[in-house]
Amino acid sequence: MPPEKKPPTIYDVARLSGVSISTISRVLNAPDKVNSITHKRVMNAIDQLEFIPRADARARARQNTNRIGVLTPFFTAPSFVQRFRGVASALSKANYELVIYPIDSMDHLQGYISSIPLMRNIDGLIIMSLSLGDQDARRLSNNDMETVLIEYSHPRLNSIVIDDEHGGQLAAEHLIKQGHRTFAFLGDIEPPEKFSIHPVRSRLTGFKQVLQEAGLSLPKAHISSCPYTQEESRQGALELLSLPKPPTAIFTASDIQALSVMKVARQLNIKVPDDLAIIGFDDIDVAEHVDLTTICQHLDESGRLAAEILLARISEPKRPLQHINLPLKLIKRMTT
Amino acid sequence: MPPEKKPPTIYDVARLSGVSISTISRVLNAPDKVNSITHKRVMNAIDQLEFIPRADARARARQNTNRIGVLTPFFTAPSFVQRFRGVASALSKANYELVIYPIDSMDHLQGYISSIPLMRNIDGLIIMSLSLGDQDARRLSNNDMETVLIEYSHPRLNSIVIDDEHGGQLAAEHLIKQGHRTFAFLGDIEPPEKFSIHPVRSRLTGFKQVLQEAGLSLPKAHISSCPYTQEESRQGALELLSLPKPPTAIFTASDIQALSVMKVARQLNIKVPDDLAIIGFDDIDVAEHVDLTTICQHLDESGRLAAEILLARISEPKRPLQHINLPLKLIKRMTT
DNA sequence: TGTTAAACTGAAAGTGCTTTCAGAAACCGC
DNA sequence: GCGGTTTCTGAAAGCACTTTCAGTTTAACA
Repeated sequence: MPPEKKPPTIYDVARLSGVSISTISRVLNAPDKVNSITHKRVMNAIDQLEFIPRADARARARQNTNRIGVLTPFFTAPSFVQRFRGVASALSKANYELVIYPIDSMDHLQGYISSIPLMRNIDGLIIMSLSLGDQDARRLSNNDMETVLIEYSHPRLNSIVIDDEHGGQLAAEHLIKQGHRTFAFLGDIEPPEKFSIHPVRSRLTGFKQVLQEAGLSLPKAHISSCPYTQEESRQGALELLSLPKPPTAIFTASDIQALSVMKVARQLNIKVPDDLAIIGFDDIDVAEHVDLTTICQHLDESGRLAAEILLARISEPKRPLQHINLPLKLIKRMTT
Repeated sequence: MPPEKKPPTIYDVARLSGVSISTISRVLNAPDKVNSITHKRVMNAIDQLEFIPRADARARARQNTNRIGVLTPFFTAPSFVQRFRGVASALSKANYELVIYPIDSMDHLQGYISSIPLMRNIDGLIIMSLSLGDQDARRLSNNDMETVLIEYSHPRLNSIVIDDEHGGQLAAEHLIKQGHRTFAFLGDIEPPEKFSIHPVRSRLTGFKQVLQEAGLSLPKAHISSCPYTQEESRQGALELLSLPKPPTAIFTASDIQALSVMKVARQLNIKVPDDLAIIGFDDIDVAEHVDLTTICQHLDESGRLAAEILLARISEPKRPLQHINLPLKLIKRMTT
């Protein structure tokens, strides 16, 4: 039978070291305010008892949690994961914990938005790729819940965005320069859920615009709007590539969907990039693995930045809001 | 200027509805124990004030947090992400929050293991792919920190493992059946970090064993031990494929590394599967995208199971420990 | 050696809930 | 209309720290 004794409290330490509990607390939180010999005595007692303050008691007393939350849809999709990597790396340096709230419905989101700022379960919030009503934004900022939005913006909250239209332009310019004349677009133009944002449309807009300016066209039949899922993306790709006069270049709204196009091309024995150029969007890790040309949106960086801004505002709430526009960059690999 | 008033407490609700705070608490936590008319009055007050109990106060009083933690290395690697997906799906059903502790060093791990059970910051812990000393396991169980290990096991804690050797056997059997006679293995045989586990060796063992039993050999030069990184995996693949008499089949210890092999094959203009068969391990999402034959280890399922076992034990601590061995399955696609 | 400032410490209030316990009120069958 | 249940409610005791405030000790200096 294991000892099964209660873990020690600050009172036990106080008793053992012969000082008051306030002093124990000070040793832990403001060591320079306590006499070095007292300090040593207390530390000995702490070590001896293996005392560690209980997180909840601490949180209650200091009114903070050392924890930040991330609200996100599709949190296991590669592009989101890479943002998490950035977030985590910034947080671990600062000794903050990371809690994830996966969102899979509008209600879900509403519930979190209305309860999180009042529960005060976390010190700050990062909201990824979700649109936020004015009401909700106000609620967050009125309740002093520090927030950073990614891929969406609101004047009352910090935000990090990219210029999706410009991304589409970059893709078009590149393909034109490569000599292509017939193009197609594949992406999830209808937003997957009402609560999610829809940057895809903007990417298409930029793409079309540059084509038009070059006197080239993108016929309706060459725009395939299909959901993010593998099955449907492949279906869309198949349709495009089975057209009587198929496009020689396809721009997809995400790298993952580009993978589907590549797969279909392989099955149809279409040579990439000789017979078909493919360009994706995101630059997720696997893009390099499969040598996919893509528009890089610095996913890691966006997560890291979001966390850093958040931490800065938490420790210094007067600091002005930040609205950052992250640059995009075309990365040429082997599919164009 | 926003109102900037303090969020309401249970006392405000009590005052407004003319009952004591105990009753408010009961309305929230044991509604059936309170008169339906009182209940209604209280609910009105709650709605009117938009009252939401503070999570930390609640946590302190009830001694639980409704939060579980996951300790994991490489948390953005696809195989880990997929386990998270399983974990998250089980947790969200039960209204538990998910906090992630990325581990990137031995000290890191030690720090968490010794503080987590005493801080009582979470109600339960999932530890992925990390080896745990006897000391640490005892510490967790003695302090009543419910824990589930994944990819590692210890008699005092719940665990979910797979039979890595069997995975290697499956791969070998399949390749032999396909008519191959010269094989290679590529994987991170030297564990990447001391704190991490090393299932790769077992996969190789099983692989070799079946080859031997079939009278086939796996020469030293055909075993490439290279770290998980893209660069080094490619290097390893390049060496294998540049041998005077290169293998016609490669088994890699992970899907990600299989991708690297595929990339090198593409660059060398080696036809897959005609000139070279490739088989991976894990069955991550992209495996299907790139049509990779692989050993499926049901990653989502392992995460889901871990979370379910954890929740079950938390709500019913007497329940016996579980040690689960998840079956493996070969999934044939286009690379063999 | 006395005065004053600086350094240190303990008592106590605060943090916002849950839960036990005991008493009051309502109900029930006879 | 009376004892005995049952149902409901409020008072009060946790939960385990942090932080303020005031008092005491020590140090510094003339």
